[in-house]
Amino acid sequence: MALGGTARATISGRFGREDERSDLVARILTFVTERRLASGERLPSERELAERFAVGRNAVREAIAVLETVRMVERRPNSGIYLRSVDRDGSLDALVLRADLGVPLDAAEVGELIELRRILEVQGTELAGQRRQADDLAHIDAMLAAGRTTIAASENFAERDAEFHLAVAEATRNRVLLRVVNSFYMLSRTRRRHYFADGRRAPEAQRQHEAMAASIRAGDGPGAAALMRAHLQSAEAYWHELLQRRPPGGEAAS
Amino acid sequence: MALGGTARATISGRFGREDERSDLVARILTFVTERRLASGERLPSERELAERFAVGRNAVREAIAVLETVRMVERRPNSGIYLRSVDRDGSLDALVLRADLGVPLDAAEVGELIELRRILEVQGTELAGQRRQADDLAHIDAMLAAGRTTIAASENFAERDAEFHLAVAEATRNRVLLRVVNSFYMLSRTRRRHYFADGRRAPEAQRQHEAMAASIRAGDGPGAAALMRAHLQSAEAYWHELLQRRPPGGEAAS
DNA sequence: CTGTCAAATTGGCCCTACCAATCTGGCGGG
DNA sequence: CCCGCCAGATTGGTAGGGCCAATTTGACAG
Repeated sequence: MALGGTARATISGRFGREDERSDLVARILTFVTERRLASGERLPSERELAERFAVGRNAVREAIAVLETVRMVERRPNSGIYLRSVDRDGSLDALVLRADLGVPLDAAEVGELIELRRILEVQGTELAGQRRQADDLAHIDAMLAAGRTTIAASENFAERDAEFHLAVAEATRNRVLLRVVNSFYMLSRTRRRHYFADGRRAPEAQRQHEAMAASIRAGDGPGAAALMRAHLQSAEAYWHELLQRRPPGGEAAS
Repeated sequence: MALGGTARATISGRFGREDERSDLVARILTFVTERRLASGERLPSERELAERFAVGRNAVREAIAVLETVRMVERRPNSGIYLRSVDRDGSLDALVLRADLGVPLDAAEVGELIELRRILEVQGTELAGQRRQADDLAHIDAMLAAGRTTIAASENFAERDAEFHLAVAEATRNRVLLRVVNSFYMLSRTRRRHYFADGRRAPEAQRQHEAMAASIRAGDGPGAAALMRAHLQSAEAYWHELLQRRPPGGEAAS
């Protein structure tokens, strides 16, 4: 659990002073939200930020560089650092970054992520059924086998679940789609672990995975897609109930 | 053409030595590809990279930080900088970064991007038809008006096209989807400009945009989605012909 | 052959210094 | 009183030196 580098003990991040990692990014993000800075507004200068957070200017510059590559801020030479419009400009990685830093997505974002995931994975599974090659099938089978092992050992199924879905996404032979789906699973890692904390969910998911794999192997794209849709709906129902809200937009899912 | 910072004359990037911007990222990327470094392999140390590219170590650290946030490399303290598996780990922003640096997507990636775009935008347009609010419609209308103005002035329609599609994506009320679609348009900005260099394409696109907007306004999600599908197919046909290849996987699009 | 310890290497970080461009404010001319 | 110009302060961009902790390496001693 220590090699991923993502599992951080500092969940609430209140007493964090023993490690002082590169949470500078997180601290700057917190600063922005606390100050209620809006799009277009200017952040303190690098020198000010360095002083405020008691770090060197280099560290600040690295943190800003990170925030810049996820399009949350914009550096204007000889002027300052400006906040970009959050939803319009922000990249998917901005969410991944936040999640990695321990800031969970809010309920609305989770709902939107689930909806997007359904769109991409259902369509992706259909493509996988049409295009899967021998090595894709072997990879999927390996992931299924790993799932069985994990269930037998009563370990958390979350990673196995993600790996299976990624294997399917890989079988689409669409690497751009794979990148997006991969980000989804980075975004929902923690939530997924909670979901599978209930040991009864893993066997059910595994059964559905096996059925999907069979359809994909048979080259039945639409069939596999239908199974994926049903598979995702069970998870979606759980989340919508837990979040006590409806899917984005207000009306019920089909 | 100079304010976006994305248009770089260094297309083939052979003789680039006159500006020396923050292309350090690009130079490191070039170095990696030239050396044929594979996943898991170690890059030279920061000090070596600094010396090799005749820059300070700070600059190298910032460039590596950028590459790390798009998940292309991994920094292991007291050990080195390692290349991550390109397709599995890489984020969509890694592609955006490359595009911004002037390295165009290869033909296969363009095809995959088009396919993904079709999936997301067709489904997204259906959602937009169901959920659009008054301000969404106003925004869409504003983009349509801007399109007419651009056409009347015989300017390049590329940005107008992107803005309309983004306005539709915004009407889905799914901000996560919006982020992904936004990345798509950042990825294809240059290609889009080339596409609309032929002045005959803009009026056709505008007509289709207007029809789509009407369906969205009427709340006809499926109808709008069908129009979007047809709209995208005309562009797709162009690209597939230009790239002289088939969509990902080998078989024809439906 | 094995265990141990010191030196080299590496990323993480701080600090100072300089540059070019921009912004600001005040002074002087009209 | 207003306008224009110019010097100083500010800001991001960058080089370069230095220290630390952890790891790796390799030589030396047992």
